[in-house]
Amino acid sequence: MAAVALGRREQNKLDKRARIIAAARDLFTRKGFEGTTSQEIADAAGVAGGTVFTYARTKDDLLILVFHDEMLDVVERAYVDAQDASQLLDQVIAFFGTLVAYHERDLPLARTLMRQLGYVGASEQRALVRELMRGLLGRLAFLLDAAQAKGGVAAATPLMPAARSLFAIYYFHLGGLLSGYLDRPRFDRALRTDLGLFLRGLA
Amino acid sequence: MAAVALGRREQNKLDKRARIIAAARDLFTRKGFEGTTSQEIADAAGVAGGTVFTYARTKDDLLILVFHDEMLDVVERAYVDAQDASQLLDQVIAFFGTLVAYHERDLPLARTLMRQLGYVGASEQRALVRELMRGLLGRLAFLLDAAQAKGGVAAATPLMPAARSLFAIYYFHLGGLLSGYLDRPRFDRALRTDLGLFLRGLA
DNA sequence: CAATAAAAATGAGCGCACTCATTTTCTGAA
DNA sequence: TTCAGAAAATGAGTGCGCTCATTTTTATTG
Repeated sequence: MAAVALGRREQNKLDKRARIIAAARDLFTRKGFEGTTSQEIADAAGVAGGTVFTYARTKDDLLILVFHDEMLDVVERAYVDAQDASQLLDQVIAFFGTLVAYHERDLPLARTLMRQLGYVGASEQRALVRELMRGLLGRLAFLLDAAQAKGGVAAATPLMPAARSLFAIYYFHLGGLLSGYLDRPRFDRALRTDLGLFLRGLA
Repeated sequence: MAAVALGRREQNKLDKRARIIAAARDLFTRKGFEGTTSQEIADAAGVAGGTVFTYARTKDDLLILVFHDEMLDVVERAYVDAQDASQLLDQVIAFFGTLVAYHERDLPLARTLMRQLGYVGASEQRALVRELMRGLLGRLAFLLDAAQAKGGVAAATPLMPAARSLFAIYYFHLGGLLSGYLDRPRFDRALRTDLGLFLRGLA
């Protein structure tokens, strides 16, 4: 197997990387992003202060490393949840509802995370975000495809643009929710209104 | 007039505030946001270092103060530009094109600004962003209203949700452009595709 | 098993955003 | 005019993200 093929050097790097990410996840969720210092992460991971920055160029990058895998899972779960509904609109709302529920476990952290996701610097992190977006838009496109087969969506509708627009509408309102412009009931109402308007146009 | 009614204290505050904002604008555009230190702004404005932070709670807040007025103007200009086109889709694309042109004068700064606008902390700044959004969505709603009168948009279409969704689609792609996921031609194509899809649904 | 080179880790140090105890400026009452 | 109290400005200080010259660890070669 691949692990055996790794030398001590590679193995140590993987271990250290995993320890740093685990320590960061733990501290971020317990003390918040701003409330956690890079030194604390280093201490918890058992490395020197500078070492953290050989695995993540900035503290912000660390945030993405930490939540990337977790969010991939959430997207998958959202897709499964969505299929409980029968109408496309309800499916899409269930899909985004799962994402929001995830964010609501820790709103300040979600705020920091979304802010960071929207404007990534390092190209390594961009690849992670791209992967995440591809997965997310792909799931939405699946839902649209199924609805198209059942006649709820016009046959000529291009699926990726439609999926992108659905997400764009969600993303816009999510920003409002996380920034405090919208409370949850208003968010739900606005999201349903706007997604409904869009999907009616596709029928 | 109002100016006369102000005491020395109020007048000084206004002067200082204006000097700080002007100095910040100048330095941000010449040296970039990260390239400018709060001390440089203070020096250029002729105040002590700490004084800057009595007018803006953070350096990020300063960014919003600096560009708020400017962006209101750009939105107004975008609205005027939009009316040169005859089709609604072209109007909306011209509208957003003006905004993009503004951002393209300084992409790194635009990136920082958009990132900040999306997730504002202080409530004073939130009021500014709200004002900006209201102006922007209002203009889009005007365009939709005019198109509705000419029959290009279904009579039953709720205008604010439609305007919000148009902006959401633009905002999503703008993030891609500013973060380097999209170059300008791809951005233009994606925007036209997605806005077109949405507007066709309103017809 | 050296000897050498390359990679990785280290931690003291730096720059900058932001704070806060102190000082200065202003106002309105006596 | 004087003066007390409030508001605002000040700038030295603090903490933290991040850097980088140095040290330590690992791989390679003879």
